[in-house]
Amino acid sequence: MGRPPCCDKIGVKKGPWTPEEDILLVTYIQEHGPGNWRAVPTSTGLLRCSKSCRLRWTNYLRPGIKRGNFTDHEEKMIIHLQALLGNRWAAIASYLPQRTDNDIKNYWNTHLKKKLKKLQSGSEGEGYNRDAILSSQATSRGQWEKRLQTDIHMAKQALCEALSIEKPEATTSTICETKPKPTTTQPYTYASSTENIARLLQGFMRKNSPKPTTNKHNSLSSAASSEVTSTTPSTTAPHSNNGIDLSEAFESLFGFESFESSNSDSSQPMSPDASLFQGESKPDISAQLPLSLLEKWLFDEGGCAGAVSAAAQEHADLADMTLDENPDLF
DNA sequence: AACCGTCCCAACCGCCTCGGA
DNA sequence: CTCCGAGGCGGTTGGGACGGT
Repeated sequence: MGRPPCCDKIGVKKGPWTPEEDILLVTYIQEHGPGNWRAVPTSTGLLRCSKSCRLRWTNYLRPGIKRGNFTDHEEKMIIHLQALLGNRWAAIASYLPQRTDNDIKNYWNTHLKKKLKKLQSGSEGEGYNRDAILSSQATSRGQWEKRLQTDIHMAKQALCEALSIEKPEATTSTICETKPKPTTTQPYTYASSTENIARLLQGFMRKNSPKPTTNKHNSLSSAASSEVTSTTPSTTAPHSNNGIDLSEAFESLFGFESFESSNSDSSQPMSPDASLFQGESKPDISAQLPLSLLEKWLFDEGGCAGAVSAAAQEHADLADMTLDENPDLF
């Protein structure tokens, strides 16, 4: 049995979020900043539990999130970090600031696990350099472990830095998720968040209009189109054929410019505002030394490829090794 | 066109940690 | 020091999308 679910209360809505709910949530966070999630449902009138609001924000609405289209670079990064850190998705996500832990987890479970399995079973990898992987097997374990230890140490430092909440340099972009700035601060810039929602709305509109090309990643769940009967004030727009109005209203509400280009193109650079938000919950350590070093190693053909198979195979051992033999590491 | 199986991902669940009272 | 609640995290799942027959 255990503890009753936090969202077990009557009247708490579950399931896919509607655009109206998203707007409510974003509007609230725009005013108050992320954090104090418990207050969100009561303050916004959302019939959602605080947890659901937090998840929606962190996994979907948060500025600077890139969705879908994992690049080869990201893919390798995930593979190596998974080998290095195990299923600590949040830690892994901290190295990929534009990705959420949920996204990475999903991608791992649906794509990378299979891919690695395939590779290990000897079949040709899609897009992977098998030679490199095979050659990696020649890499001596001792060498690999030695390297790994060094890199774990660097990773640890990076994580420590990242997790030690506020670095001086972060002051310009800081929106501390756990402890929002005092109310003296100016309203948050919100462009990139609105971009996120705009994408949702676009998908939503597409979905409700005579079926153009679908973009799975940006579309809303169908529930959004069917179950919205609520009479949410101001931002509410009936779905039937005035999605554009909704979009325009949204646009004017937040004053963002164009979201046409902000689809899930992985190579697309984030907007300045998005980058501003990077430090919000995931420190952008990619700009810092430890990551670049780690990356250098990760993507160094020899060591990198070595890491893939060796790490995959030795993962459990390594985990033990690093924890047992290096208790000071973590 | 209809049905069926598989894939994928958003969201939920439950446990854990941490901080405040 | 203990208790309790909020937030964080990883595992899991429900259901829509998609492809094959």
